Amino acid sequence: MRKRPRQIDVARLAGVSPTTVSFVLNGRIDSNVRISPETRQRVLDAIETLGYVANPVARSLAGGQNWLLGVFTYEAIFPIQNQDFYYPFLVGIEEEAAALGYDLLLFTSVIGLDGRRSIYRNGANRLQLADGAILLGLEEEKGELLRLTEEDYPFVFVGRRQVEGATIRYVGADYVAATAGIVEHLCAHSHRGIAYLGMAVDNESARDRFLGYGQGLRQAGLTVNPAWVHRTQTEAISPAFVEAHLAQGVTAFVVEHDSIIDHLYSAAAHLGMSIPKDFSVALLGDPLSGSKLSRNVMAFTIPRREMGAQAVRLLAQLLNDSPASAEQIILPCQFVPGETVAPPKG
Amino acid sequence: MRKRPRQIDVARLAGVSPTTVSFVLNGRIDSNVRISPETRQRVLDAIETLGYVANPVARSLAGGQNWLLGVFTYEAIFPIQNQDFYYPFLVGIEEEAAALGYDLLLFTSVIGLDGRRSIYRNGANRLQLADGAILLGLEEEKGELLRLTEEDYPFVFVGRRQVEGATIRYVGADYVAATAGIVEHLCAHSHRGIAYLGMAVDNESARDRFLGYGQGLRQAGLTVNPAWVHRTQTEAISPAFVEAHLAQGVTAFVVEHDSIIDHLYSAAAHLGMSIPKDFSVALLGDPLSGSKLSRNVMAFTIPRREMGAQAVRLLAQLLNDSPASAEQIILPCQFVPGETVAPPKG
DNA sequence: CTGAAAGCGCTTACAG
DNA sequence: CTGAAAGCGCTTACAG
Repeated sequence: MRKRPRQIDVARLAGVSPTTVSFVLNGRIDSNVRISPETRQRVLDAIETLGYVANPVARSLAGGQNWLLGVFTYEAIFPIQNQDFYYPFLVGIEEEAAALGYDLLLFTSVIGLDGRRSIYRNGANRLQLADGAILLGLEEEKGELLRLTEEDYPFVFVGRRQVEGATIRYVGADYVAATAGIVEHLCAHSHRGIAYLGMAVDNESARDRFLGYGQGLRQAGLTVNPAWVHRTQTEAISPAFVEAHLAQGVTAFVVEHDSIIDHLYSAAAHLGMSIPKDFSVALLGDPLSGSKLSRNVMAFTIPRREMGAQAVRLLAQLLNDSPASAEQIILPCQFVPGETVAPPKG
Repeated sequence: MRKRPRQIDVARLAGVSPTTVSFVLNGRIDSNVRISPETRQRVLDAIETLGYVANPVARSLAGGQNWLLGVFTYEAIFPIQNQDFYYPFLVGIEEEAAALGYDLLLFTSVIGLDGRRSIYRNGANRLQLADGAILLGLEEEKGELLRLTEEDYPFVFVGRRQVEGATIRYVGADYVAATAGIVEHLCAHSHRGIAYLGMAVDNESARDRFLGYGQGLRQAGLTVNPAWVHRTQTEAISPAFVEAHLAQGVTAFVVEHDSIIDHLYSAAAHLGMSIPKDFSVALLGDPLSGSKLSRNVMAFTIPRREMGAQAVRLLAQLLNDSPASAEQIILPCQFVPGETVAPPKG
């Protein structure tokens, strides 16, 4: 079994120094490096003859960069449920990484005893394996992001993340404008009573949506009615709940998650009502296939693929300290009219 | 901005040599290496204090393991189309890698000018960054597999692959038995004229299916009728094609790909026939969601997730030269009865 | 235009 | 039980 050839073997065969081989390989044409065409050809011939392939490990060690981009998720990166959530991000990440010549390092080993993932809990920050990392996941730990920042580890979050005491680089979606757009749309259809149904979470995207809700209302000369704003378990969305709101003048519901849509539909069925005849609904996000019912709901699409791609681009710029690129990027969402909104009955 | 600590920093802080740090890190308990518990603890404390993480690149170069498993695909690993194909493999790969403490290195950078991926074409065999690799993809290059084998690079293919002059380690699915099972099932329903419709490809899985077809027929005392075996473009499956075969006594079609099922259905519609009343069909594989029509077809499921997991396990054993594990693993498929098979009309 | 030499950050015989 | 030193295969100032 012949051992694979080294750079030195190529150099010897071509009658040059390893330095020259390296220069040819890396196409260096600096001001002070110039390889004669003949030498160059001799080196290339030797490479061809020996079937030489540079060892990327040695290359990385000597060169400082290893051209590895980490991908860290706070949940399984290939979830069995809810597979549509991560996938488009990964498509974008892969595309852009490929375009820029990076490989992707998925941190699958960092699972704690509780099944959750953590960057630091396992002693060492494995992220250091990569030149930098893309982070994604709904339930990140702010403390870890802070520590990463303090260590000056280059990373970009996919999704807006705010951490006190640190400036987090991210590529997010404009939930504020998208939500405001939905509300304005409802208002344009003469809705005045628009209730907000959120999940029992408090994170950036929920806050952005609620912000957009307020903006949209104000735009139409309305104000937020606290009695119509709920942040609750989806089970709370009962027929009685819906009925009570309709009685108070609510004519439309905007909701954070498609599971709530399901509940609204079954409540309507219970009440002998139909959507959008008796009331309208809109989803503040993507109708993912996770929903039991695939209805054509008014919603907006989150540019997941583009977010992934931009995150990689941002990280790459950071690593090659390219000229001042943005620290934060917010991409627009696209409005989906759907068929769940109609003018109110009255 | 503090640079990340090196092994030497840990050594200094703990008051030991780099050698000792390395030994502690790699848990070496050879006959002639023994670290006192106190020293060990001092080293661990220093690591903790500094937040030290060994540089995997240096580790590899020096000859150690870096706990990175490569994943190389001959097509985009996160395809936009046909997303169901790779995904289950990846789920299994991630699960098992996580369980064994490996991280995953996705080779996204190795795209050639033609958009195809190639291990060697790009000047450096990046696979070497990882301790070993899982390979998957429909259109592999035999030459590359041969070369990897010659270089003694540890890898496992997901799917049976045969290369002349080399023994390829793989985890495959038992297409032979699964196909034979389908044919036997048809025979048990009194079918005697069973046509085989394949795609215009020649690869291991197509060959295995055809082998199983022959076995199934023989089991029932039948033989392969060459006039009923086709390896062709799906477009060739026209109404006339179907009609001609039925006239010759064909009562059932077994097909390699779900696109052919679609053609059979539209042919039936053209002829005013229905499936399975007028003829039966069965798919030799998974009905993936790629098909336009999601019919409940007789088929078998390929244990993709399990294949991914087993491939990782096999590779890990290889890397830790565990006691003689199998070189090749063939996993059984599961029969799916469906509703596209009924006894023939006559 | 090209080469000798140091260095990247580890591991591992080999001494002691 | 632990350390000094060589070596893994490259890149890159620095000379010339």
